[in-house]
Amino acid sequence: MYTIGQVSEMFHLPISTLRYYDKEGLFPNMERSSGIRRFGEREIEALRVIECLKKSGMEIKDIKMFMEWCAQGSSTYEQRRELFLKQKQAVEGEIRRLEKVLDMIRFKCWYYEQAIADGSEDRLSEMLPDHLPEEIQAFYNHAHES
Amino acid sequence: MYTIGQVSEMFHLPISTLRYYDKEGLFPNMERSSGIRRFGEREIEALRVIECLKKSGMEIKDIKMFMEWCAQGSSTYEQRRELFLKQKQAVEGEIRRLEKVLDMIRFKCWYYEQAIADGSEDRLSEMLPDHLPEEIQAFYNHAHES
DNA sequence: CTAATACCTAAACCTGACTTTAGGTCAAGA
DNA sequence: TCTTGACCTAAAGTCAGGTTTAGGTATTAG
Repeated sequence: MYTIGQVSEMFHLPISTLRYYDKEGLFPNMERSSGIRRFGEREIEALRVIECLKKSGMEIKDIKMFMEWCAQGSSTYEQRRELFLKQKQAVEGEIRRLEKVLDMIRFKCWYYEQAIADGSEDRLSEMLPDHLPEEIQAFYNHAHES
Repeated sequence: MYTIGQVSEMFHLPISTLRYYDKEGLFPNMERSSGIRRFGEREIEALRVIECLKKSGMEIKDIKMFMEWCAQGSSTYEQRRELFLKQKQAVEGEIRRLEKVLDMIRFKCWYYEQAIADGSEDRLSEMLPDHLPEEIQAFYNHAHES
């Protein structure tokens, strides 16, 4: 069993953040002894899951829902699996979105390299899509899609 | 030249957002006729770049910097290229981070599939890392890294 | 005895990116 | 004329996810 200060050091999280998580219900029925929070294995494992779900972009209120399911035992395995499946879709979608963004950014990098080499954007601004170097066209198309 | 209402429809952005972007300096020296904003090609192209940079996670104040460089002409090509190079690194790093998160989530999906099949977590909680199915070990390791 | 620590709460504050509100201008149509 | 619609501003409000502050308790070291 750990105090809030020990957990704060273990996870490199400010004490205020741990109290905030507790207030938001991320540690359902955490023990206290004379008012002082006692973090057990359950809470430590909860924090590991919180870290993961936060990094994946999940909101506190949804993480709270998950923690409540955990507290309810084996009857909620199905919901918990679905939550992770949904989050898997979300993260995969986010990665695909960022790959597209990356194409746009690569186009811009190429664009400014040309502008620097030319000393101006004149040649670039007259350039039609089908005159762009082949490996740049994909970036260009992405860069000008909705 | 477009009015704010037209641009709002073209980009599916609320008028209030366009005014907010303007207030934040994202359209340096945009024209006005008797107080009314007039969006020209410069501002339309700016909005395309704003969309891209926002999607890549850049903050308004950094986008503003970029727009000011644009207004300053060819002397800032180098800075602009560096900004995009930096943003490329940032997005690539974010994608790598999310790939790791994905491993953790895949582990959790697998975990709950087992728990559902078993009807409890008992077997899982006794399972040592080296007894996990091979294709799960990578997830497990990621799931339990810092 | 008292001062330093480590803990506690409630409530106010902060940041970024908007959105809403309240009040005002101006031109066109009924 | 009057009112509707599109525009304008400044300022306040919203939301998430914390952080800071103000004031209090309980234990330990000098």
